[in-house]
Amino acid sequence: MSEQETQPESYDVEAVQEKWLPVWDELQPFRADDDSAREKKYALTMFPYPSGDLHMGHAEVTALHDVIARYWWQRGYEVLNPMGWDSFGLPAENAAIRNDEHPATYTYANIETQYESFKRYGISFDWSRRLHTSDPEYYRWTQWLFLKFRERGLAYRKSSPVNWCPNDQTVLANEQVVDGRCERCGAEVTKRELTQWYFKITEYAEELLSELDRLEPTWPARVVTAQRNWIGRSEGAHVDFAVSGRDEPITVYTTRPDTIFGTTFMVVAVDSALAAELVTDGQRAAFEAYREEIRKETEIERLSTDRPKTGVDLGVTATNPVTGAQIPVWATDYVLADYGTGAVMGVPGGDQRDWEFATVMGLEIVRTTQTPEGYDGEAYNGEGPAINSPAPGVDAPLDINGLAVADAKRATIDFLEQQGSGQGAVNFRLRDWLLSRQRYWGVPIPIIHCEKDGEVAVPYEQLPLELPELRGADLKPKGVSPLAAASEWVDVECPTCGGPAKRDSDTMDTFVDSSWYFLRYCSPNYTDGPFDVEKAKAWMPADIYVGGVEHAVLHLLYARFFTKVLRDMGMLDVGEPFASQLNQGIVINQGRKMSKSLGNGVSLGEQLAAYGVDAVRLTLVFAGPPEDDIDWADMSPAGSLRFLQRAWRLSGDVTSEPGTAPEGGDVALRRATAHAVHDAAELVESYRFNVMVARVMELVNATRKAIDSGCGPADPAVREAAEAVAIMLSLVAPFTAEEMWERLGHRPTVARAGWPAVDPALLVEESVTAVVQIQGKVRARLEVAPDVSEADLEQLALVDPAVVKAIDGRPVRKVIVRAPKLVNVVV
RNA sequence: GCCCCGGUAGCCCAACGGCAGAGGCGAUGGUCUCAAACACCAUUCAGUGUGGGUUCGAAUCCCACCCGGGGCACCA
Repeated sequence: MSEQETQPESYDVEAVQEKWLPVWDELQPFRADDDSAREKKYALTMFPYPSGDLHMGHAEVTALHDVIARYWWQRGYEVLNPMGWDSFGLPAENAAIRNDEHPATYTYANIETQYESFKRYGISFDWSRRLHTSDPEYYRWTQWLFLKFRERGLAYRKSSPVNWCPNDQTVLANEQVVDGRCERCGAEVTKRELTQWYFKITEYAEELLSELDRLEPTWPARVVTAQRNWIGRSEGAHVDFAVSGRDEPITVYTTRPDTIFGTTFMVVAVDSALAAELVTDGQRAAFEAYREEIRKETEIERLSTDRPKTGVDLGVTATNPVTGAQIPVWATDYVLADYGTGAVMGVPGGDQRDWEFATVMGLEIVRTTQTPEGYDGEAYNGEGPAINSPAPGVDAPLDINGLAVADAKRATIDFLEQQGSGQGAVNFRLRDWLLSRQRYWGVPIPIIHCEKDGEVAVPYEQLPLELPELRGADLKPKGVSPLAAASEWVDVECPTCGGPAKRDSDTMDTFVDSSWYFLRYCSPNYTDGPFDVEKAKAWMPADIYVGGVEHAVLHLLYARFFTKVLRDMGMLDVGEPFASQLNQGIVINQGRKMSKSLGNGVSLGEQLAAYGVDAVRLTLVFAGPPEDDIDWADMSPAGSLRFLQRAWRLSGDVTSEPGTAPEGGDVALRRATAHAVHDAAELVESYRFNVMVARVMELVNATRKAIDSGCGPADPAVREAAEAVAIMLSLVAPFTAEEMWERLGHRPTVARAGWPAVDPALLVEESVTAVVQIQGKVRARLEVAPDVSEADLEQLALVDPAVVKAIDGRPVRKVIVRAPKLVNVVV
């Protein structure tokens, strides 16, 4: 005990955490009131998947997110800050197979663990709105939405070559194939021809793209760019090439109709139905052999751009619509079956791929754009006048020679349209969203297949269509959904004719679940629809969405699509779900991503036990700009804790009474407080939280100095400063802030104390230091009034002895005055 | 190959085109201590990746290059 007295005061981190959690539970300071008269703000953060306990990544994103949410509360807004779980998905299913149990066991146990951890971590979530996408009360409405989308023609089934993950034994959406590998497990993806459910996201391609312009100022540039690339709009033309012995022409899509005179062959995707149909009997054997060869290749081999071009002559010829020339038609794997029309006009002079193909196959090469002087490349696709269009001496119905690329394009399209052999067209890289999955732990697709009536929707009143009870070995991947084997569940009567029918046995991609959860939060217990339309209109769009950039084209694109459809259904009055967005970096260690194999993982639990919640949160927020990665090895949570103790100590030193008016207190400290509060607000609003923390540190230092060697602890300015510190700190370190607030004589909770008022007069300095430069070098400093005129400041500068000496009698050529801070004299 | 973002002190990071330093970490010295830890006080260190340009003035704007990170990449 005697030791204790000689030591500086400090608080017991553990005890303070235990002390305040039940108080906050009692006060419920972050319950969002739908009917509040305050202005509303919606703070959204990406909900987690329940795999194990929370880790450093969760700690970072929620700490950053909470700064904004708590700031809004302090500023007097009614804040909706909900949290839930994206609780369908493969890890639970794989765990269930391993442990011979039900996926729900793993899922809900982990949710409970994470819930408890979030609570201890002190994030200002409104837990009354908690949801789980695997609850029947939730997925009932996912099924409802699917059926509504289907009624609008936006959900449909088709047979098509699809991405197949041989490891997870399920199909994947395009967005889930990364570099030819399964986004989830890394296995090489193969192709399969399957009949699957799709959402018609392409119907919204144009709007999904154009609205990005409006989002650009408030969304991270990399997300906007990624979505633009993914949607991939291009302008060009469809051109028809007549084929001998076939009624229908081959239609190609090209972005360079102006190069049509250089079309010396045609290429069709080898895996397209068109190629199989066009091939002549004489070439059929060669074609089928080639096709077999290509089918054996993996996506990774196929996507490699530097391998030689291959193909096979289909034996037919087509007619170039502008030259009338007969050109050969080939099949190849470098043309994609599912982009454009699956057929391309081969222009080796203008397209490097066609150049390579023509070179390998010995096909004619004609340049149709004048190459720049000294050009020694192969195909040329830059600017320049059209040539050989037509070639000298050739008589053609169209002549575009000499036209620049843009004009030549337009002239060609005009001609083709007049002639009825083509038209201008827009194409998108975006494909429809494949949503079926051949796995168990997801939302059952509410469709019944009847031999007589075909696809029949499960009647709305029968929703939710719940999953049958399957566990352990029943869930093993077999290439078809585990649901297909649950005959009691699958075999049903057709709702239309009453005859024998089968349920669709696939489940939905879990990205469907997460495409609308932010709407459910607005009325999580609503039973008459997926969400209460009026409440969604009141809260939406989310004012901020904080989360990882890995969802740049997955979740964020799907959620935008759902929002637009729901708007068109009259259920929302916004077409974009997220007004602004913040992507946090990741937490790494020793320059590398944390991983088991590297053994450099940092346990959140251990860090919290060692330094406490506030110090860990502060460290994450203070580390740097939120978008930057944090190398935990470079961080000092111990230093954060020291700072928090220092701040807390201020609250014990204040001797004035609570409620003491700050007016009349030490002016220097009052100015420091005003500046800190003013700057902190601006910094939070521009997501520069690390700088905001630095401002608070500055104020703590200034207050310490004032107490020890300045105006002393009784000065009202000291109380004002300490209270401002507590309130600002409440955004980052809620436990410490609460403890300070109590020691300052206030009742909980500091989280709702309100942002400190700033007297604008205190932000105006009495005098400022003006710098006088000669030739850009500082030669003198002057104390001047902040509103000094330019002329006065120039006069003051030019008579200053140091300036006079520096000028040394040389003629002054020019004087630049930036009142009140700077004068630069040029001699 | 193309497109973004970044490069400031030993380290993490600040700096409306205007004195290169707000804050933190570390290090060193001091106060306190028998000594140490803690705490407090003080000090230390770069001319902003490289080379040009614009400007009275450039870390900041422009060009080229180097390094690091990310995205896209047979989409016709």
